[in-house]
Amino acid sequence: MARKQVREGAVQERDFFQDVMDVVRLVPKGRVTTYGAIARYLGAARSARIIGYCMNSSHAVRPPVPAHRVVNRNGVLTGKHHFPDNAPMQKLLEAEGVHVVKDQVERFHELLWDPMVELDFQE
DNA sequence: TCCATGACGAGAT
DNA sequence: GATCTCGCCATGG
Repeated sequence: MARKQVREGAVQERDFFQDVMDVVRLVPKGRVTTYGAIARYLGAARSARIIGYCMNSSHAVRPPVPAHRVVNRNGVLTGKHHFPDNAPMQKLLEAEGVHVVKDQVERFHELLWDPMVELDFQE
């Protein structure tokens, strides 16, 4: 993140990328969250795309980011294609007890971990 | 510096 | 209710 073009209404501190990584790491094992939920939590409600785009670079981030716990609003593993063959997104999820059928998380609504709710957003 | 792109979401048709 | 279109804005070329 060479440039920090922080704008009003968006991120107010740190890099957007860092914030995204931070929130994703907070997702408990066995739970999943959505790009939109993260976006809203960061104050960029309509910037869900950026969350996904940032995830593109998450592979080189340390500590590792549990990107497999992030799916789209339908509970679909849209980013599975970005995972290495030795650690498929679905495999990682099922290893945590999350059942995936046809690239879709079962019981999605129950497993959904919304930072706005779980972290008791109060700002 | 400007342009195109993208692991999305919500409203419109 | 299924599909299409547009908006959003950080990254990379």
